[in-house]
Amino acid sequence: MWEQIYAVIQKVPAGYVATYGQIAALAGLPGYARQVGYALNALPENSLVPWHRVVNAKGKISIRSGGSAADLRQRARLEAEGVEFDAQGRIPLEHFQWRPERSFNGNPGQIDLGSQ
DNA sequence: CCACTGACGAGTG
DNA sequence: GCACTCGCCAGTG
Repeated sequence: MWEQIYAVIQKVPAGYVATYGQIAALAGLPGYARQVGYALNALPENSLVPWHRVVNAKGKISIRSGGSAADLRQRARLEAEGVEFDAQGRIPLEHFQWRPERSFNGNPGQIDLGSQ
């Protein structure tokens, strides 16, 4: 089951992020947002899954371990991939949320920075 | 088997 | 926009 979730997450291109609900829906598991989080929680740190590209609906890193190395690492990785955070520590989903329809060919296209 | 918990989300006040 | 509640399903004790 988680494999389906992991598969979707691995489809998220660098420089973009997806929400838990979005991942669940794309995995064919609508309403399983919590399970997605649960699945990521169970992921080993050395996993090949880009779990750092998954944030909650507010565009915020949801790790409850707040302040722990985990969320800092996630943010650092995202910034390294070109994702920006606002002063509130959130990601402007308007500009960085992954749009499968738009990247149907597996090519996400260019990130429209400068729009903000 | 029952109850509680959890990297969440949508709805309501 | 923020705080609170209910619903979600799987794991764990």
